[in-house]
Amino acid sequence: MGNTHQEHKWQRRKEDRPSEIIDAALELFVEHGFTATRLDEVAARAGVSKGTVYLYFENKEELFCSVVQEVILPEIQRFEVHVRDYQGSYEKLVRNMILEWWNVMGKSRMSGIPKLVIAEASNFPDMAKYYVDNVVKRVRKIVEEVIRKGIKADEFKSCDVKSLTRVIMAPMVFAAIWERSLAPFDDEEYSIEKYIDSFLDTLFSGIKLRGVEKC
Amino acid sequence: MGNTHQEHKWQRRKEDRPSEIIDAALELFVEHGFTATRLDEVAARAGVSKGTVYLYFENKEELFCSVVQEVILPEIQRFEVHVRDYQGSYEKLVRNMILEWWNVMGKSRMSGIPKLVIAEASNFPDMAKYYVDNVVKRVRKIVEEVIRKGIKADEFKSCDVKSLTRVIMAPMVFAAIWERSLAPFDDEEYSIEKYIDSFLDTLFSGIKLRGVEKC
Amino acid sequence: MGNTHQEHKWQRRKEDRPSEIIDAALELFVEHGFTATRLDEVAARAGVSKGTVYLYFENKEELFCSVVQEVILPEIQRFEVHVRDYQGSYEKLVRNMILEWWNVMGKSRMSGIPKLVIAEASNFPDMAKYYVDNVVKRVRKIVEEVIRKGIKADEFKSCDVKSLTRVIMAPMVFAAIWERSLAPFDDEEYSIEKYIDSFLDTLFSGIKLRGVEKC
Amino acid sequence: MGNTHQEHKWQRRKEDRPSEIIDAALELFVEHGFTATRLDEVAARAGVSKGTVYLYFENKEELFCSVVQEVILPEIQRFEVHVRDYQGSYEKLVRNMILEWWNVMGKSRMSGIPKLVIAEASNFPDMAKYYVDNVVKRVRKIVEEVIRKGIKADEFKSCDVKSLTRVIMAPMVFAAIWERSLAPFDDEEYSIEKYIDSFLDTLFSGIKLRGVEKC
DNA sequence: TATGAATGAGACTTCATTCAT
DNA sequence: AATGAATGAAGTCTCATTCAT
Repeated sequence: MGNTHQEHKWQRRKEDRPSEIIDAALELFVEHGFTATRLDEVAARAGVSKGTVYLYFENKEELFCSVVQEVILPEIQRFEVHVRDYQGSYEKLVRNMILEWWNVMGKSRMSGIPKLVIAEASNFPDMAKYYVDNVVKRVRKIVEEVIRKGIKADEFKSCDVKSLTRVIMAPMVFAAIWERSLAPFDDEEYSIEKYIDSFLDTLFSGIKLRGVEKC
Repeated sequence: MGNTHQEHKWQRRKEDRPSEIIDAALELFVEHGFTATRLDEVAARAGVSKGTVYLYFENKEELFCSVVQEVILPEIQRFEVHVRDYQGSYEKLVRNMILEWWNVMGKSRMSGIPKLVIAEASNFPDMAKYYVDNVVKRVRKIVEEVIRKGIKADEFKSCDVKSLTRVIMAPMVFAAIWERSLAPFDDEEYSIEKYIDSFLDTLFSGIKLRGVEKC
Repeated sequence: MGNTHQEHKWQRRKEDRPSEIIDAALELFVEHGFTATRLDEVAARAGVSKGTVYLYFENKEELFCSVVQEVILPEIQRFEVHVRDYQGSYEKLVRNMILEWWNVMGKSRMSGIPKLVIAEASNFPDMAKYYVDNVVKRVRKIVEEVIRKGIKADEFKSCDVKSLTRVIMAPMVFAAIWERSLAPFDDEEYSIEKYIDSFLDTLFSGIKLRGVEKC
Repeated sequence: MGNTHQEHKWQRRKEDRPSEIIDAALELFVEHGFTATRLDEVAARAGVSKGTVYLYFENKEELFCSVVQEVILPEIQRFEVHVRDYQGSYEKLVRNMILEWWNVMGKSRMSGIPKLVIAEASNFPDMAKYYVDNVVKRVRKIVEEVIRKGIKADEFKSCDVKSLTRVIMAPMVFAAIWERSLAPFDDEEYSIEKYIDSFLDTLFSGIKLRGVEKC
């Protein structure tokens, strides 16, 4: 039954699915993980009965995959559109892209997805593959292109673009994960805006003093 | 399978049991998460029976917390010792610190802990708090101190040290998480060494060309 | 067995479940004791599945306490009503009270409760206290009052009422316990009716011959 | 396997069994019941290791039966001897017999046995049968004989001796059971001596005033 | 004789899933 | 379309029993 069935699942679009159930499941999956989330809770939070969930989703696993899929796609598209339409210098483009990234990922309901996907990847390989292919790689492609163009325009140094892409993405994705996991247990003062500023400053200019560098 | 194995069982030393069980649990918790890991599996992988686990750990949750604590402490100490003893310029110190970090965290059995802790934080608040206080904050302290000294020595720019600390840590922690979650589903060529190189180059010098910057 | 039974299951009324389960549990707890009774058995005898028991009772202990409470209260009330309404001489009242006691307690489903409560008292202190306060003391109160009135009316000798109350109650309670425990293993001929007659005769007139008494 | 094996068990005498284990088991079986008592506890209270219990008793059930058997027999014999040797009027004989009963049963370590046997009778039919045959019937026989002789000597009324025997035994056995079960949960003032006095007075003379009786 | 680490069957309990209503 | 009572497989945990030492 394996792959064929799985692939079908991912190609299907379920437009008419009650978003209340998806939203409820998203929150609970992110908070407690897939296995530890009971369908009772999902149903209760969505304001429906347990049986109703099964009218729209074949089973818990399919609900899980639907959550990931349905939540991600619109946000990814919004992000792609934003970056594609942006005009300006490449530094400004990168800065804007990263800030927008935070606005799209970090502040939308999608912000919990990375933690969720990472936690359950080995239990749901199909979903993990889907996420890598349809989210990670798509974002990478955007970032890579911007870097390449910046290099071509002599704005950025020549470098290993693929590695740099990951280096640029890591702090942002990690911030989203952190907010949804350990941040509540960290009493140190902290502002995500200052974090992003620090990140951008470092990204463009590094931490070394000029004078020192020249030596 | 039967007897040979049976005979060995009685020869095992009592003192070895807990760490054998912890090792088995660590791997499985990291791979499948806490809830999705069955004690049967843990026992089987440790080469003991289900009941034996309960001779050494009160219940699954206590086993989980023991895993986190026992695995972390020695690695954290190794890391602290290494950084404290290191001599050289601050750039070299930071470079060395980060490379050692990967050797200690990324290559030891601890490498799965961040993913595990992040995934289960809200289900185990005590453990989460413990981790933040005894791992995250301890590492932060080391990094912060090095940055402060580098600034004082006019090697690094003046900046918001606390934010920069997080910016420096994020790519490394994220790499550990990535390796243990989505990396197996990503077919793009990738080397952690090149990633760290990119990260370090960017960290110290940024991505902009000098000339551009001056304009 | 399969389908026919299956079909019936869905037609059962929700309201019937708890009392069906209580009845099944009562019998098994009385017969085997609390710990030795498996919930599987209870469920099977009630004609439901194991999981259904947990829809109505939080756990085995709560089921146990429910059994004791639910079975006792109606019977105690029936008994109180009967005694309260009875008219006649005090000897007749006592005789009637004791006979009715047997009819209510000894022949109802409550008859096993004393054995059960006694066997599990130290494992369930709350339940034991509840039973003493709501059953033992209530019955004592009724008996004491009848004795006091009988003494006041010069029908009964003056005596230590509280002790006598216990002396009167003991043979009846013991009979209930005996029936539910060792009676099946006793091959001696025996009739509870003759036992009660002997008890009542002894209670009112003692076993001594008049002549002897006068000396 | 059934009966033959069982019967052997009861005929064997295990004189050399550590009485510490028997004593510990007796207390715990009486307090918690057979199933709810763990062999760990028994061993701990006896001051030996779990394995040692199995040097002297084949399994938990045999320990249980040994406890009943070994504790009862000496006490029963002491009781029989006492009654057989007693001289005096039959009223005095009965009075003395009952008081001695309390001293032997109620104050010795045997006092918990009736509760225990009653609670576990249906789980251990062999033991129940043994108890009925070797304890209950033996005591009955003594009591019956005394009553018969008292009737023959015109001291007691003619009556149904077997029923009366049970009526006489019930309050004493019940007292032993009560002490070991619900007494700790009953805050009413109470003295077993006054209870026995009331019982004996009632037994010989009844509760009715003479004058009333004559009408 | 005595120990106690180890076992594994079996108990309680949970929860994804079904289906009559 | 929606419900929620019912199911039963599967998990955690206990404890009587075994056996190398």
